Amino acid sequence: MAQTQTIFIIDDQESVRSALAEMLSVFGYNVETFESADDFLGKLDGERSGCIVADVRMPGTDGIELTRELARRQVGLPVVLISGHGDVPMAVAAIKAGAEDFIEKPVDDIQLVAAINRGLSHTTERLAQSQSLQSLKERFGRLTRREAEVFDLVVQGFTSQGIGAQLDISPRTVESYRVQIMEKMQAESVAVLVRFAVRLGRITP
Amino acid sequence: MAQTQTIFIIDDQESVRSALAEMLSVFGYNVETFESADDFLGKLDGERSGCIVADVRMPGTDGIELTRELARRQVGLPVVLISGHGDVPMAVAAIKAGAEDFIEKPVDDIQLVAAINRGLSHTTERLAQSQSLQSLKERFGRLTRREAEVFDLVVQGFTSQGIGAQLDISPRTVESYRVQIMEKMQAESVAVLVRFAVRLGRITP
DNA sequence: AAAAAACTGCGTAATTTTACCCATGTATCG
DNA sequence: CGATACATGGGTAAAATTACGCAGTTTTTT
Repeated sequence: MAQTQTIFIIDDQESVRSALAEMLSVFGYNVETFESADDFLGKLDGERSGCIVADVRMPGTDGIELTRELARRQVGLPVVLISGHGDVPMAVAAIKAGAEDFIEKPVDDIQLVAAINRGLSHTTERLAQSQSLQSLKERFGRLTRREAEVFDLVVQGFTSQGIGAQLDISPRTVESYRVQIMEKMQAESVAVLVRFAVRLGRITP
Repeated sequence: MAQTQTIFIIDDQESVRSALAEMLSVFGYNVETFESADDFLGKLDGERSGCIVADVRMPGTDGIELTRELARRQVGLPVVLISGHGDVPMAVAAIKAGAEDFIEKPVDDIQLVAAINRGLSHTTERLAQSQSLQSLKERFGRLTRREAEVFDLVVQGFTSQGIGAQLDISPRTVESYRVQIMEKMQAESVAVLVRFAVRLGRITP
């Protein structure tokens, strides 16, 4: 259960990467470094757990954009942003984007470690959630167009008859789809299916 | 339905209050001023809607503490914080506390108005949402103990038989409760009931 | 204390959903 | 062209839900 936590250091400057990696290693963290956000995103496998420490200003995707992208992808990893020339509007944007903290250089080791630990304490749950969400999305993706249509109507509470009327097909056919849907989604009841739909954002709770 | 929106200006300096009030009045807002956060909190009646514009540094409760206090009390009013000597850590604390924005002096009118409007648009949604949630809670509150038990099991996907077995009562009886539950909750299908349950926080989506 | 309301429980019948089977036509892809 | 996936439709029987009615026991209200 206790998966290894890794600190992902993302900075375009080699000197900063190695300094941070050295420092965090001393504190006992398992560290990996990346020279750009895009490099990191490309190697993201969704299986890893830990905390990201990234510079705000970088060529390509910057730290704040990275944070937004991770949120958009519903990756549960917390992000601690570091800035050399940070100003208030940038800090506001960073936190609004969902960053765990925004730290100015020169970095205070204690402050950084504290931020990382705050992030790590939230990460495990979020990761588990995002993994199961990933699995859900895959299962939903296996539904055919028609099945997805029926799915949406089922979780809205329509009966097979009503769905058949709306799609102008036989209720029997709808029931065939329902069976397929329940199987593919691995839902043993409509109630579970509705919760899946909520998690998938296909209906608002 | 469309309630009057008010901008609540909170600043210990009279000159700032009047200047902001004057400026926002020109932009067509309905404005009220308070000379301290505690003054404002004392006069909060919970019926008002709008947006708070507060200075960060004030005698007594400061702007960030005010923001936290409002969050704690679950007041839906958005807060735009203004700071004369703002720094990055303060901005981080402000946004983490839930402030809509953190603006440095000298205040850019356009920026302030933009932040206020963002806040107001959130207020409206939150208000509508909290109202319908309120209604849901009331309806749920009308369920008897037994009905609430059955409710929880139904939205978890158990069948009447399964529920009867768990509660050690006849499946027929369970169905009686189901009818009552559907009526009281005003849900026309199990799917809708499950969504209600999610909104009520009785099940995790 | 009497009346009203609410909680709890069950039965029957009609409707709906599930669980198994199955077949046909179309489109797509190697 | 054959294999495969998709959309469509069906039958039957079991299981589940819904609708409607009824009754004893608590609790609340008047």
